[in-house]
Amino acid sequence: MLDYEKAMSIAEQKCLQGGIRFTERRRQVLTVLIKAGAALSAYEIAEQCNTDSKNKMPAMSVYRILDLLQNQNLIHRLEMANKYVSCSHMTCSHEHDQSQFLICGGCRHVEEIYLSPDAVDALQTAASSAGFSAISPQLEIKGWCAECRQSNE
Amino acid sequence: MLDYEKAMSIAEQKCLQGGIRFTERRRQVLTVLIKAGAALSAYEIAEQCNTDSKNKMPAMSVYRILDLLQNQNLIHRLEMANKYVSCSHMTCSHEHDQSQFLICGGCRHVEEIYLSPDAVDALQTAASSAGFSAISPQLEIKGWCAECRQSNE
DNA sequence: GCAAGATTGATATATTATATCTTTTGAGTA
DNA sequence: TACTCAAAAGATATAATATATCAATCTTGC
Repeated sequence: MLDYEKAMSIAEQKCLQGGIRFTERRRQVLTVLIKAGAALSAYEIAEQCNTDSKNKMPAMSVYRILDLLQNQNLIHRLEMANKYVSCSHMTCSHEHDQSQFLICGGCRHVEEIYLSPDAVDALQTAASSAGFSAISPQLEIKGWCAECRQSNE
Repeated sequence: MLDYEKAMSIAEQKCLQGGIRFTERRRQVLTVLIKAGAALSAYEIAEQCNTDSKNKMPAMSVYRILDLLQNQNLIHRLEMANKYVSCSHMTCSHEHDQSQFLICGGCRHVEEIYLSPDAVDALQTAASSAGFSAISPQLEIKGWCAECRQSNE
């Protein structure tokens, strides 16, 4: 899991640089995502916020905040799962413009992985021969995690 | 686009082999998907059926039928786009257990592509080092189609 | 023709998401 | 300090996607 303190301080910096405030609400949403260490839906995040604090977090606010955190590259939206995860590389110093996610078809557990440049190249090549380009920096791949694979046998 | 007549006859055979009927309703849904030559949402399919015929097609029936057609490998569900497409390899004689889709982030146009075994291998390798295996036969990749790329410049 | 199962109809409801308008908050400034 | 403007949050309505369930109807094999 991410170092929580470090992640929050980096998030604060990024927001500052982006010219937006790192408010209590935004802090709450990001905290839930980091501490969960898993992909959550917007409504699950709202629910968790409401468990943690007495100040009611409406789901609509969560959507707004998720949008914003995504723009700061602090979180990722998984379109395949309709869920959101904190960026596992948030605290790295190097740049990441490629993100790849493995999503377990059983438990919906998500792992953020690193794909070799060769593999990325192969994808780009296949895409361009179909007239596509500028493949999204985000790749979502369905699979089975070790646990679900085992319990399915 | 798929050869409609050929596709329908193959669909009929597949259903027969699968021990299920290729009813008028199922025929309607598959027809819409094949003739559209694009990815449609369940509700869009229902709407199209209702335009084509006076016998009202409820969206709930569409969902049921889509499930079934998917089980016969006649169509694919695109989780990333929440849409459905007819399998572009339906009329091929060889086996396809891998499907890869390019989804345009602009117009949501979908292309079904072929990924080299090397690329698939690279993905499998990256996945297994994360404890994942049995990657889904279906890969969805976001990108930009030639048209949208152009109009965005 | 009848029974059993497959198929469809109908309805309720869950889940995810966007749009819009109002109210509150906060930072900069007169 | 009080004022102003814009950012942020609240509130509400509604759209889009999807699942669950039970009843009615249609086929097929007997």
